[in-house]
Amino acid sequence: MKIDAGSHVPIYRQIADQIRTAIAAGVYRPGEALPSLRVLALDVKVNPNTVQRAYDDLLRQGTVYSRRGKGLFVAEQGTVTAQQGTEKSLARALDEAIRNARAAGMHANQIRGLFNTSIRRVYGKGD
Amino acid sequence: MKIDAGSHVPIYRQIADQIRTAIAAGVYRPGEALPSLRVLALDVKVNPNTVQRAYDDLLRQGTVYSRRGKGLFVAEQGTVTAQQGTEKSLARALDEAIRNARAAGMHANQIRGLFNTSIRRVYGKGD
Amino acid sequence: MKIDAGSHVPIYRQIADQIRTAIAAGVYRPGEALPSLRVLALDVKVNPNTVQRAYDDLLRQGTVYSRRGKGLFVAEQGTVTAQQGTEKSLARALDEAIRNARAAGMHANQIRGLFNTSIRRVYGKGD
Amino acid sequence: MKIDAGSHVPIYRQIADQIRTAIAAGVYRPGEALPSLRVLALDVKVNPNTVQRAYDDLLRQGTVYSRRGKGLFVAEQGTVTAQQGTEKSLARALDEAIRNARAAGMHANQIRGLFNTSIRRVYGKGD
DNA sequence: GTGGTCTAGACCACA
DNA sequence: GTGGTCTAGACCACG
Repeated sequence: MKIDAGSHVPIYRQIADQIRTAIAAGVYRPGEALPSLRVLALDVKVNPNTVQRAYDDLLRQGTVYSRRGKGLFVAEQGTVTAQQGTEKSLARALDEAIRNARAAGMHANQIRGLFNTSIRRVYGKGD
Repeated sequence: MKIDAGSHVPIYRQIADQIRTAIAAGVYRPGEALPSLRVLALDVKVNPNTVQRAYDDLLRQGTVYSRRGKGLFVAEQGTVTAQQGTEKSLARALDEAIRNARAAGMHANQIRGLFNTSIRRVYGKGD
Repeated sequence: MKIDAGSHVPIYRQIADQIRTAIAAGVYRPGEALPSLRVLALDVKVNPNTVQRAYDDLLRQGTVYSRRGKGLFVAEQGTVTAQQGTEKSLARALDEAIRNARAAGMHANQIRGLFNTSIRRVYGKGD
Repeated sequence: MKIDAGSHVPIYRQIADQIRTAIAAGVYRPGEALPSLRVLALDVKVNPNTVQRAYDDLLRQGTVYSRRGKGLFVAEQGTVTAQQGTEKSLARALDEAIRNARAAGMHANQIRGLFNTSIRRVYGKGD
């Protein structure tokens, strides 16, 4: 679990995204328990409130459900909904950025160039 | 001029981006006056202060300049700086989307695939 | 009479300053009439209101006085008060700028360097 | 922190300049937190919005950065950019003062004389 | 009429 | 608690 404190993306969203990804990847299987609020908070060194908010996101989305006094568990359909969530959110962001650029008169190839620059900047030359 | 009040992007930034885009596209030419604060505020139905803030962005960037009591005018180099501004804004959006995706555990190639899908969706097969 | 429309100095102040300087230099002697509002407005191609405001400044300062229906005339002490006005205003501006720079920790020689750069920028190499 | 409400310099700029000066002088070191919006607003008895606007200047300049819910912090390069900002601000003030003087008909050498007087008045003979 | 500054007070996201 | 955005309404300088 890696938190980028410098990013403009809220920490709670970074946490929720990574948990969601882990569920999508099968790290947490349906019916399995998630790490407890306090444990996770200690792990990533943030305020428990922040973890709480991340878990709220997953609850609202139906990816996990809570058992009183027991903790949070991955829902039956959790793996599926998690997989959909991550990609859909990226696709939406890309669509919006590209639409804006097109409205500003940029050509597809200009956008492709900037995209390649960006992905290299984020991932480095390798990967 | 279309404002999405529900968007997470601040209204003043939406306005600045659209005006910048219009300048980049040559809708407003160097030396030409922009719509006055109050007129534009009435047009998009926001507070004049909000428009003012949008114009501030363009002023600081040197895309436009103000003449006392006369109005705001596109700078000599306005078309160029506006185009640069548009690129910078796209690069920022791409960086953020990619950083999010990476934090969520996606690989660069998955992102590349979604990007290609997005750009085809927006531009069509040609271009 | 030269007006710099691009300057941040209000036009009415530019006019007032130049009239004041002309009086200080003896171009207009005590008792002599100043150019009429409309004539001067046509001359420098500005709104008569703007010239009016410039003349207001000189009136308030006591450098000139008005004779109903006749026009504006240089006051008995006009030459003297005009001379004092110009230099005092510059000295005040310089003092403030230098005090600020000192508060920011700059050394006198750094300020001297920037001053020389500025004066060359405004006057050119010659003069 | 001293604000001159009567000055023609906007309050938000006075605040920004003084904070910038403090950073340049090392009063606030990189990584250190600035006084919060509301605290500073109470301190100098202005509206929090006005302080916000001052901080905006420093943010855009990259001298400080914000951490969500935590506060504003001096950037890694903050001391340097603050020093640069201070110089830029002095250069602007000198340019304007000299331009005014020139428009009022003064010669470069007259201005040089007044400048030397001013700098001696502020710094004394030594330095 | 124009842009520029300021206030008071609200609501939001975040920790 | 923090910063960020927005509104309503005021006053100013300028032309």
